[in-house]
Amino acid sequence: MSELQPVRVRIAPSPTGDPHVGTAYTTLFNFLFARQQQGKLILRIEDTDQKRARRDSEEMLFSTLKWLGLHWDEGPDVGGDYGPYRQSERKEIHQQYAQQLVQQDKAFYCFCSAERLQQVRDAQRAAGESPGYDGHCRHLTQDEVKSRLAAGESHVVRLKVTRPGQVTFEDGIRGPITIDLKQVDDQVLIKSDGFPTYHLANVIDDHLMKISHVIRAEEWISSTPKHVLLYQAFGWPLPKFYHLPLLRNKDQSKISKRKNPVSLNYYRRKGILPPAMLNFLALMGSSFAEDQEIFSVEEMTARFKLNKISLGGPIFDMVKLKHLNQHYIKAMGPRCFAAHVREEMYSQDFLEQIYPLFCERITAFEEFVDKTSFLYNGELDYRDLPIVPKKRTPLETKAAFEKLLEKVDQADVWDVEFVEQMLSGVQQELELKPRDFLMPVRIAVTGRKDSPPLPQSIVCVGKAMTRFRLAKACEFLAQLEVNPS
RNA sequence: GUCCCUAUCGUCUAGUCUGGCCCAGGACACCGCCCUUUCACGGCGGCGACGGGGGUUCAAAUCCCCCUGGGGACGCCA
Repeated sequence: MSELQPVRVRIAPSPTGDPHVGTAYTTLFNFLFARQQQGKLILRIEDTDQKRARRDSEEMLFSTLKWLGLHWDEGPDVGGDYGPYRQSERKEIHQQYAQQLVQQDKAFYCFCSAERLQQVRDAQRAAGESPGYDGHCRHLTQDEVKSRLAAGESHVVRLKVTRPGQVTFEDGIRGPITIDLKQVDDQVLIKSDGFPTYHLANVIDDHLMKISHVIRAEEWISSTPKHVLLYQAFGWPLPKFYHLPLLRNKDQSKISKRKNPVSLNYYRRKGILPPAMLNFLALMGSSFAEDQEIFSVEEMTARFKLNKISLGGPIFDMVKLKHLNQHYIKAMGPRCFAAHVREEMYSQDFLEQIYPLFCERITAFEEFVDKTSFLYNGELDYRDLPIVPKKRTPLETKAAFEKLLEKVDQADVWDVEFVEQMLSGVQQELELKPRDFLMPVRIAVTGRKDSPPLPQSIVCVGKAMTRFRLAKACEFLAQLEVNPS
């Protein structure tokens, strides 16, 4: 393609929770394209959801992407000419542009309550119609709007979509996509807390940051018309759109933590090497040669073809990942091998962290490896362990784990204090005796009856691995219920 | 329910645009054999796919249509 403008691509993660494998996937493709075109990769934090965005998630995202070797040219941490790169710090800009649309009668104030909107949608669904905003506040008089605003009524700003009509845009991988405006809602632009929605902020920021190619996940296709409408309303040129296929669970649904480990921290902890992870991700949806599948980032950069991505949703296959990882382990050589074990498994920090737990539990270092094995093992074997307490059923135990899993997912810190509260919280909520709750959890998370104190053990095992083991324990219990042994 | 995307071995894919070189190639997994006092690695071989139906054509995995399957979206989440 002939690019007169410099290539500028972006990744726009929202800092909620653990860094996601899908984020790495999208980042990799943006990264490869930017490098290949000698363009720039911008990292923009989309933290306009004040209820969910967390600063520590942002930190974790940075360090994880760096671990993978995915570097960006502009971002909140490295700066750049188009900042700020955190959307929450651009609120005034977004509001200003929203105002502009209101003045031009391309957007309007809406005073509808969330409850009313929910009722409307429910009714529409019940009637077999597609749910959407009913235009209730579209035609309020200027005077009415003014007085309700003056009265401090809670409100949002919505885009005034002029129907009938349709929007056609070009997807660089799929070709033209046409969507009827019947399917496009009068999208909220500014939320009642004054923050912009994704749709508004994303369009404004992409334009202001001179983004040339929007490379993002397929789930955005159906909202692209909203974005196109906004570009048109502002009179801005469209970037090129490329929608990447969605990574899938084994059952082909969109990859989710319910069915698959999705935290990059899990894979790091598991001992997946960055080049293996990148190589694996790169193979999902694209092929760089007919008879080769091992590629360095340099080779991938040279051979990458953005417009030739296969669109069947690829299933995230751990077995293949491990195969590639083994290749990289064999290729890393003794020096890297030793360095990796020392830095990732027996790091100074980690050993100091676990010292208090094990110094009183070993009498000579010959016991160290065995006693600490649960910190390094992945999936555990629960057979022959009393994971179900006496007088309790597998299903009850499973229910307790599921409750705990919910709390784990909501966790935004991971320290002893938090884990203690989490454990006692669930135990009390379920009205379980300590031994009927704590021992099963201990076995689920550590695979043994004699681990160091549970909260400390759980902290050391790590959030991602704890989540994985609890989920696996649930599977084990479900199977035990069906097929008691 | 409505709309959009999508469809080659169990999985990741090559081939599809520019029909014939494809009774479909590679990799993972699986199975067998070889190497090996075990395991692993490695080598060799095997199993295994164009979702179905119409059409266009001398010729279709490749182009068109319908059906079916899968997925996504329909939020003051991104």
